[in-house]
Amino acid sequence: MNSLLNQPKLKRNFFTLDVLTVAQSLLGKILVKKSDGNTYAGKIVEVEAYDGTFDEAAHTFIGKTKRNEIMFAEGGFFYVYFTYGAHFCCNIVTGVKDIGTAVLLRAVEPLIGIEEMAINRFGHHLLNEKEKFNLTSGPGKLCKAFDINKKHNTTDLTGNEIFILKQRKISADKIVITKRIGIKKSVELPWRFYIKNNPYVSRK
DNA sequence: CCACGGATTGGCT
DNA sequence: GCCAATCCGTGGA
Repeated sequence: MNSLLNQPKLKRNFFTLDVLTVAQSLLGKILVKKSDGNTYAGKIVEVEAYDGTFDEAAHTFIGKTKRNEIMFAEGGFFYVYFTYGAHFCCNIVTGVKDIGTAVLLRAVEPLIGIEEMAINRFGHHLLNEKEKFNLTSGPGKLCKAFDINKKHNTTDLTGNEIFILKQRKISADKIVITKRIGIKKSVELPWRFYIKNNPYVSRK
């Protein structure tokens, strides 16, 4: 069924490039999580870049703290945080060591483990096509669907639990660039990227 | 110790 | 379109 999954994992050198390059390169790649006998996989369709060196919206703009520490590691680690008293969001740390940059995963297109994602999100099996589009079309939603939580913070993405599969590069004319969503600082930076016309993007 | 606000979501008007 | 829910990280007293 899945030639998409028959691809090598991205290695360290993919993630250690600068955050804007990695953000756009991640579009179209496959996020995979294996745990407790379940396998989840989805195509990354929407991301945002955060760069604490001058971006006031980045969690690392205030410097290193216990919460954001992993963002200062070299690229290829998972940064998971909890927000609004209810939701987890997951990021992929980028760049060289001691630079606080990361890419927020905002939406994926579900590929593998869809029924389990529905259980995680809604507590029941998929009822209709509409629910499928609501499974992973947002940063909090995709973490719920993939059962990603605080214990996955600092996970090494070159390991075997959570990783990303290489895929063909998405051409520039298929990438839409906009301002980021849901932030109050540095709102003008055009650092949100999504795949044009993909129905799993959180919003236009 | 206490106060404040958030890289969101879903339900109600 | 508007807004409450809900709790943890952060910083100031």
